[in-house]
Amino acid sequence: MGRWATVGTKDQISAGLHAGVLDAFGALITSGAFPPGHVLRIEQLEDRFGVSRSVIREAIRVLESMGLVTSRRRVGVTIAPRTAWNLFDPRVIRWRLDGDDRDELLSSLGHLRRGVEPVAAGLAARHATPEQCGMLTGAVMQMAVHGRSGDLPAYLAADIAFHRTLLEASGNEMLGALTDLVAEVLAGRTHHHLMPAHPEPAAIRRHAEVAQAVQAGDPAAAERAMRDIVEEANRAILAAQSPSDP
Amino acid sequence: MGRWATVGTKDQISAGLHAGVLDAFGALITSGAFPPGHVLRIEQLEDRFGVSRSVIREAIRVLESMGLVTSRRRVGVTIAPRTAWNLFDPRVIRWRLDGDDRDELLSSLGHLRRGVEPVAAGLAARHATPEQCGMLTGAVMQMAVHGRSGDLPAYLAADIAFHRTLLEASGNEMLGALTDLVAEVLAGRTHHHLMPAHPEPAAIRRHAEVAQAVQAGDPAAAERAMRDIVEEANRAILAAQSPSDP
DNA sequence: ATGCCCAATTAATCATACCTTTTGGCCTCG
DNA sequence: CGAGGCCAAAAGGTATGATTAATTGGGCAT
Repeated sequence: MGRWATVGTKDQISAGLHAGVLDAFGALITSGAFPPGHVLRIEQLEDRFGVSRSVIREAIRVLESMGLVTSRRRVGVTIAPRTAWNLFDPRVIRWRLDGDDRDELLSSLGHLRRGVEPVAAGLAARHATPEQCGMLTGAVMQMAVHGRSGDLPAYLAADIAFHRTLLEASGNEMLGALTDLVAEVLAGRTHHHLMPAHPEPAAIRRHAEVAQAVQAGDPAAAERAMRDIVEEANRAILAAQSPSDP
Repeated sequence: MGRWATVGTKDQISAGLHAGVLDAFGALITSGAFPPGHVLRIEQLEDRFGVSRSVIREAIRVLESMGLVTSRRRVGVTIAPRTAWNLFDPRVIRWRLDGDDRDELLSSLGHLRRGVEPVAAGLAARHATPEQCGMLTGAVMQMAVHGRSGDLPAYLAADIAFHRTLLEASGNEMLGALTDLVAEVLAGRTHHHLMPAHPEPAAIRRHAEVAQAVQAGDPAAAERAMRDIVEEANRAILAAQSPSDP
């Protein structure tokens, strides 16, 4: 042995050795296994991961572009402080969601969502295509059906479809790029059993209001209804995390 | 010369050949020089950039992690569709800001900012340290001074310092990671001469309101005042963009 | 004639040998 | 005795040779 990780899952191998090293090493760093400023030599990493320089170097280069490490001549690979990390990089988010600070990250993402989604709803009311309006109302209907039957996974899927469609319908590419984050927040909430067995009818009604306002082309109403949704959701999460905190 | 770019500025070379190739090639792709689905062979890129495979490969690997390209055996390097791009990656943003769709991107970022900053202001009212409150009021004073004297660069610096401090004071790392984006929007507005020679006193007063609300620990007031600031700013940008566009 | 399978070709991937740069210590000169 | 410059070692950067995997085209069988 002597290796930190047998770079091992099959799809990782088929995707290339460097991808395996990148994933393993990135997860290690984001988990805080090395203190900021810690220095590693490439030779060390070769031995530990059992691959050659090129592979290590390619992984290091990607990690460097994520701000996780810096590489300097005559020094080695230095672990960067968290403030330098590229927190919006999908891989960084994935590693952190799989790691220890999952709860803290979901909380941060929740606040971000609180700001972004109402704006997206307002923009969607101005830019949504008829097709997208149809998808929104369809998602609401799915939510109503599976909410009544208590099928939480199906409810979650419909919920994600609703928010994804809405962000895309905003016509703003930056907002659209946040769909995966929002989906992670929604999935995380279900995964943490913060959902009642039968979702509140009020929440579904609010989603219907958003869909209706978007279809009617009423930005102010859409924004207001979406703000209600996301603030209620965050209130529920905060209440579950620290019951004594207002 | 048969090269697309003499990988050339001195600081790029001192930062490593791969960094030069990455920057040149990334800028090419984001500028739309290649249609999505276009395939390039590594050998081609070697010849064109005048460097060897390792260098190209490391650049390609980073571009792949940004979602700009995909690399498959026996096929080559395929230009990815825009929907796969990592729009929040700082380098992608930089390339696009330096390129043709600068205006469109600034508009998207403006909407994002409209959602994010009020939330950050509300959180800052709950989490800001006394030191951060001092920096906020200091920045407002600088804005007032340089606004009256008509020193736009100094006014911009103070404005950026204000928003940077506020986002950091939110205590939310994801919001804090957006400081560079906000700074780019503010700088872009000045660069496009969308600022009057003497900034409106009303804008400065609103910033003072935010600082005061944060210091007083009043989230609702801070959020409201910040919303006024950013909606007014976006209104100005939209008004300037729509009437005349060369 | 069409469909499936095998082999040959081709291009990315991995490994290794060489080069460049940096830094710290030591020697010399003032 | 101190300061400055030079030299050498160490470690990352670059280039090239070996390897593997995937695609395509042709041939054979149905």
